[in-house]
Amino acid sequence: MSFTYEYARPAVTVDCVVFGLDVSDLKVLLIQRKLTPFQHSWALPGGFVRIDETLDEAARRELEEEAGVTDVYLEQLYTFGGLDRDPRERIVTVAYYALAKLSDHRIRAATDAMGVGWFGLDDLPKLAFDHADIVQRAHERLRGKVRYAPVGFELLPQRFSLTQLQRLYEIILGTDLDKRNFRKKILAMDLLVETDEVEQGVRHRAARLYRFDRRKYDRLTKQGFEFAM
Amino acid sequence: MSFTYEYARPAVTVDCVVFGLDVSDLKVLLIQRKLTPFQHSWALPGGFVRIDETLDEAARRELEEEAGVTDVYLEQLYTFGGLDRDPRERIVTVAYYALAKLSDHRIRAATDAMGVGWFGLDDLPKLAFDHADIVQRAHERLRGKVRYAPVGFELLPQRFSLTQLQRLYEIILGTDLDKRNFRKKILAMDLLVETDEVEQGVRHRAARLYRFDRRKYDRLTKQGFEFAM
DNA sequence: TCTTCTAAGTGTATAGTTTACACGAAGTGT
DNA sequence: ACACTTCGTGTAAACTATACACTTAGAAGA
Repeated sequence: MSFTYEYARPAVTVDCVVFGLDVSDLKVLLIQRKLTPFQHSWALPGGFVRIDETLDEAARRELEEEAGVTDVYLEQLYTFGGLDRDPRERIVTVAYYALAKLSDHRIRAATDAMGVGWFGLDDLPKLAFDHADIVQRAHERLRGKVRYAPVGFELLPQRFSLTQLQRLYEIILGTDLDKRNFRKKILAMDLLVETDEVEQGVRHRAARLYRFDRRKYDRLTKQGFEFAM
Repeated sequence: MSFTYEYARPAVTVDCVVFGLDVSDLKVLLIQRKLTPFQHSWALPGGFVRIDETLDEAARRELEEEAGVTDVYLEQLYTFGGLDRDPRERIVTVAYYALAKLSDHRIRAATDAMGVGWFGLDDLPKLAFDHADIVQRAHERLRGKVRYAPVGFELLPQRFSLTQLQRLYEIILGTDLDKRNFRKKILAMDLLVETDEVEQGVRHRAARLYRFDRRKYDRLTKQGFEFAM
């Protein structure tokens, strides 16, 4: 099948910045390119948008095909349309960011990728295209978003301790938080429910585990509640 | 000039939601389409992105060509990629929103538009394509943005009274604000400078005019200040 | 120039929120 | 039983947000 256009048109791709939370670091998932241009360079997972799929569908498809990533929180970030993004031709890319539970994923290289890996945000290799700009913008967005929407939970396991949650905010916001004040604030929102489980495999007193109650959050939101950290 | 691609690709357009502030209302600038599809319908100004222009450039060009709008605050909003947005072919549109000083513009119909007009947000005609969705999203974004960034000033003349500014926030946020508290808060930020001018042509005591000091804002921002209303 | 009208401009007290701060107890490992 | 580590908890002080009403400037018209 081939199509002819009267005027040259930009092509459309999607690229995804997948974040994962390590013990002490935010990580980004990168793939090593099998093909030119930027062969062997590290890059964001992504690719051309097909004529019969939406942008979100394209993003999820590429994530699965290139890195074996499924079931993540996914949100559109920004569309990059610089003239020289790609040396071959004019490409407009719709960038997404995703939040993954690091533990969940048996990530794997696939299809167009030679390898897949998690890299600390402050320890990224040189990236293909303008992908470093995209990562930076995704990081800024995450920092902003985490403060007024309960998206942080997407980076933690289903059940987590308050200390884990506090670490998450400290890592993303880059600040230290007071333990007592943090707990007071997050518990006062009444979005967490205490489970009857505790942390496993630690060599000290185990912390109680909580889970985020999304239904409660949706209900409160309808009543005008606004999440804020 | 014509180009052949092996696979069908989505085309890329830009569409702009231009906001303007009336005495008592937020208005949106619409154009009446001269061409099919949706001939004679009202729609957002916009059009195809050329191969040799960035997305921002395309948005500004279309604004000028179709509605005579120049020199506005312009920010990318979201990219819409639904499969059936356009009955002719698959089109991905990068939506922008713009803030215009309503008084400045001698808007005019041009090129691909039959007419141009400002419409109250609660009084929009039926719009072409998915443009109603785009307007809604732009409105939500503006409501959010105005609270943590000093963008509201883009809708007011260079010099404005505190009452005008308060009205702006009341209109965009949809709430009533207390006059004394509003003044205290905005003046405490130290972003406004008193001019030696007063309102003209009112039939009562004229209010002092202020202007927004962007340099001061930039300076304070670098020092960690965060705007919030 | 007096009167009327409209919006401008201004302060305080109270409630609520955010911050700073430290230690005893639980549980693990030796 | 002892050492070690993290858990879990309250209060006082500083700050911020809210509620609230009257006097005065200036324009317009009698």
